[in-house]
Amino acid sequence: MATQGVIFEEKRMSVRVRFAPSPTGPLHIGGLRTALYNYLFAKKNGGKFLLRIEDTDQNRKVEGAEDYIINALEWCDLKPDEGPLLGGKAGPYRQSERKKIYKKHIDLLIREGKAYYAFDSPEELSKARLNAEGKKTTFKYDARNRLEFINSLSRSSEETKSLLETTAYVVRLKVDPKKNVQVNDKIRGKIEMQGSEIDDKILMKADGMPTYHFANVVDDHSMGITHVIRGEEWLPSLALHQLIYDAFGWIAPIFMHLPLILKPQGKGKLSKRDGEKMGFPVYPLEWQGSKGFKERGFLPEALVNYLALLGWNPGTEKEIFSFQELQQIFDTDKIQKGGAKFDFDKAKWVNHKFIELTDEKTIFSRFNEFTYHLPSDWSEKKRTAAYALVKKRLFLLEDLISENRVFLDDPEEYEPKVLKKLKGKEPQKIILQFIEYAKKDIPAEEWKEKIQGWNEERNYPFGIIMQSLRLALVGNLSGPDVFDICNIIGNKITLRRLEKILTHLN
RNA sequence: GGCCCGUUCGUCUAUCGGUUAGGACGCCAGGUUUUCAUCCUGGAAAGAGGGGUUCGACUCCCCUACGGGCUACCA
Repeated sequence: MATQGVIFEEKRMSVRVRFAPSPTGPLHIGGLRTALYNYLFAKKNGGKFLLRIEDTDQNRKVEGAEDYIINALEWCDLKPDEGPLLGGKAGPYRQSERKKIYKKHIDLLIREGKAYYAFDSPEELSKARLNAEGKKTTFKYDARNRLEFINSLSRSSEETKSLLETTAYVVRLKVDPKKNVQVNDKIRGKIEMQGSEIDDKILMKADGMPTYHFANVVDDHSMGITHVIRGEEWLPSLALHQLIYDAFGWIAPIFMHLPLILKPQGKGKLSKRDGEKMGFPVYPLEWQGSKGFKERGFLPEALVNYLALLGWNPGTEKEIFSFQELQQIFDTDKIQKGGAKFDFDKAKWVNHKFIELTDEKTIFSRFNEFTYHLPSDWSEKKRTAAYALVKKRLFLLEDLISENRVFLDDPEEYEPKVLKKLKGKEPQKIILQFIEYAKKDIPAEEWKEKIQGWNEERNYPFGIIMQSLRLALVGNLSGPDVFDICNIIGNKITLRRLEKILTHLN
C-alpha cells in the first residue's frame, strides 16, 4: 500500500478539504473548530475549502440548522469556495441531492461482489442484539453469522430477485474477517485493525439513502478531497472507510482526526447544558433563545483565535493572531492529540485583547448592536469619546451596555456603605463647590485643577473629594475617570446629579 | 463488556534523551491610578503510577490506572 503522504507530495495535488456537518442542530464550537482547521489548512496550502451538508438522515433533520451553519461560518469569515449555496464543479453539495450518485456506486459494489443485499427487518436485528446483550457480548453482523440471516449471500439468486421486489432491503459491505486493515492518521500515526473486528456495515439504508460511512467515502472521492480533517469520534470507523476505498480501488485521502473539546469541569464532551449551567455560550450565534458568542459580544476574529489555540499551537509564545496570520502559520504537525477543556476565561481574555486592538470606528460600524446604547442625539465624536473611556474595561462587548449606563442614567440609588462614609459637612461643601463650577459652566477639564486650588486652605483628603464626586455621578465607587465622565455627559446633567445627591448627604 | 484513541501546573500549552521543565489564562502579592478595572512587576502551581531500555528519561518500550470515543437502517 502506497503511503498517502507520498502521493500527495509527489503529485503536488492541490489541496481540497471539506467541512461536512449534518444539519441536525446548530453548529457548536467543536464543529466550528473543525471547520476552522479545515479552512486554515486550505488557505495555508493554497487549496479549496468546501462545505458539504450531510443530510442523509431525513428524520433527524432540523429546520433552520443548515442556514444556521452557513450563517455561523460566514460570521467567522470561513467562506467556502464551493458549497450548497454557491455551487461548484463537484456538486450538488447536499447529500440528499446526490442519491443517483450513491445508487450508481452501490450497484458497482454489488456487481463486483463486494457488497450484498440484506433483507432482515430492524426488529429481527434488534432481537439479535438483545440476545447478544444477554450473553454479555456485542452483536455483529459479519462473516461468522451472515449466512444465518436473510441476504443475497444466504439465498439463491432467484430468491434474492423476488425478495428485492417484495421486501425492504439494505446493502451491506462484505468484510473479509481474515484481512487486517492498516490505516494512517497524520496526527496519530499508524493504526491497525483486525478485519474480524469490523462488521458488515450497512452502506445503503432501506429508504434508499446511504449511511454516513458510504456517502462520506463516495463524496470525498468524487469531490476530489485530498485531506480529511474531522473529529476524533470518527477514528474507530476509519478502518471501515479504508475498506470502502479499497473496495472501489480508490486511493484514500490523508486523514487527520482532531481531539475533542471537553467541558470545563468534570468529564465528557462539551454540551449545551454546560454552557447554560456555567453562563457561557457554546454556539457561535443565537439558537432558540440562547445567546451565542456573537450576542455575548465576541469579535468573531477573537473566537477564531481562541478556537485555533484550543488543540493547536504555533510553536512560539505568541498567542494573538490576525486571521491572516493564522492562515499563514497554521501547521497540522502541531495539532494536539489529547482533548482540550474549554476555558471561557481565556476566551474572554483573547476577546479583550482584540477589543483593545480594534479601533473605535470599526467597533461602531461592525458591532452597533452593542454601541447603540447611547443617546441617539450624541455626535459621532462624543460617542467615540465615551467608548474610548470604557474600552479598556471590556472583556465582552455586551459589557458596554452596563458600562454605558454611566452616561445614560442618573444614579437611582447610592451604595449604602459609601453614602454612610460620606455623610457630613465636608462632602456637602465639596459637592456645593462642584455645583458652582457646573453653574458657571466651567469645562470639566478644568475642575481638577480648580478644586485643588480651592482645597489648598481646607486640606480635605483628596480621596474624599474624588469619592464624593464619583458617588454623586455614578452611585458607587467604580468606573472610568470621573472628570472624563463629567466632560462627556456635560455640565447640565452633571449639575442635576450633583444636586440630587445633596439631599442624601444630610 | 469489546475495540480504538489519549494522559506535562486548576486550564490551554512548550519540550522532539542531558533545561533551575518555559509561556499564557486564572489565582495570590506588590506597584501605577482619586475608586473599580485596565496596565506593569513578582509569586505559588505540573511530567498519573510501576517496570524496563540508556551513562542519563517528561521525552523510547511494556504493564496498570484514569480519561475520552465508538460499538444504530444517527452523523
